[in-house]
Amino acid sequence: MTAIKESSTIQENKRYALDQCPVTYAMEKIGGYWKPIILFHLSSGSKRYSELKRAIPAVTEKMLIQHLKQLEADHLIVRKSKPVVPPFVTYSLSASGRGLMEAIDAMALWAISDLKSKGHKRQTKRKAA
Amino acid sequence: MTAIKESSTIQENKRYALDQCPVTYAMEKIGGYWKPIILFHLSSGSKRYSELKRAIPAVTEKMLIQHLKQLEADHLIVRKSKPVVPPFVTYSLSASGRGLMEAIDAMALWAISDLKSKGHKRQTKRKAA
DNA sequence: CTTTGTACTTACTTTTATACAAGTACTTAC
DNA sequence: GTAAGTACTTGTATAAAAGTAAGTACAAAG
Repeated sequence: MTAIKESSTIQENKRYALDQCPVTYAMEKIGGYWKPIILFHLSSGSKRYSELKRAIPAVTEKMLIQHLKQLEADHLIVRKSKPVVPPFVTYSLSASGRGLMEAIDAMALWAISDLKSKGHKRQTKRKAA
Repeated sequence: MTAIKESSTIQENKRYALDQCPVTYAMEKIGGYWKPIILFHLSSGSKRYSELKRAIPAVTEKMLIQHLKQLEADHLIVRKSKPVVPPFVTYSLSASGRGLMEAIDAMALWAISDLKSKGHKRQTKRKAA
């Protein structure tokens, strides 16, 4: 699952940042291109692995699984598998994951208003056109 | 400022994620080990470059400047310089940056409660010890 | 008896992010 | 005249993150 080197300065600095700043802690858990998107898809209910794969066609299986495993290890999502063939595995948000969604929503709201205000600025510029 | 390759799959995916997900947009702006910490230090008022450097001793000058420049380019902070020698440069949060701080605070709150609930679980485990 | 589908895993390459180290221009203090 | 302080810049190395491609086990469908 992408090996990391325990003894690098970058890891030390991560620990430093983690101590200084809970935001870094939160971003560790939702950092990665696909994690917010996965979380979004799960926010509307539990999904099978193959459903997620089809819902996000641009992601490779490796990345999808890797992020799902990380989210599970961080207790943001819950994996349930039925011991049948073919396998039947579903993923859903945990209580902690639902809690994070509120913070994520706040970020989304900021992003939308930021994009909007940029748009206005562009419009203001060409008022005489 | 760390060259990126316009034509890579990873850049295409970033664009895809940006379209799908405003959260990715927000995380682009606060991603990077030091950005949340810089923002935190500026949240208590404007600071000189050298003050920031002293406040965050673990960061290298290259990273500090790079992040400051990116934050400035994203209009989250404002740079003001007096044309004197030695130079006198201060950084402060912009209106947009202050708006983001609310979302960042929500993440911090989640992180703190997440850490707390982990602590409780660990305590519950050793109730008979 | 080959193909399809499920949910993964593994090995390898490319791209991006960060760290390390040194240099710049200018001036005041010593 | 050299050392220190300001706010940077540049080059290179290393680590981490993401992508590419292929393989696994099992069963049902054709």
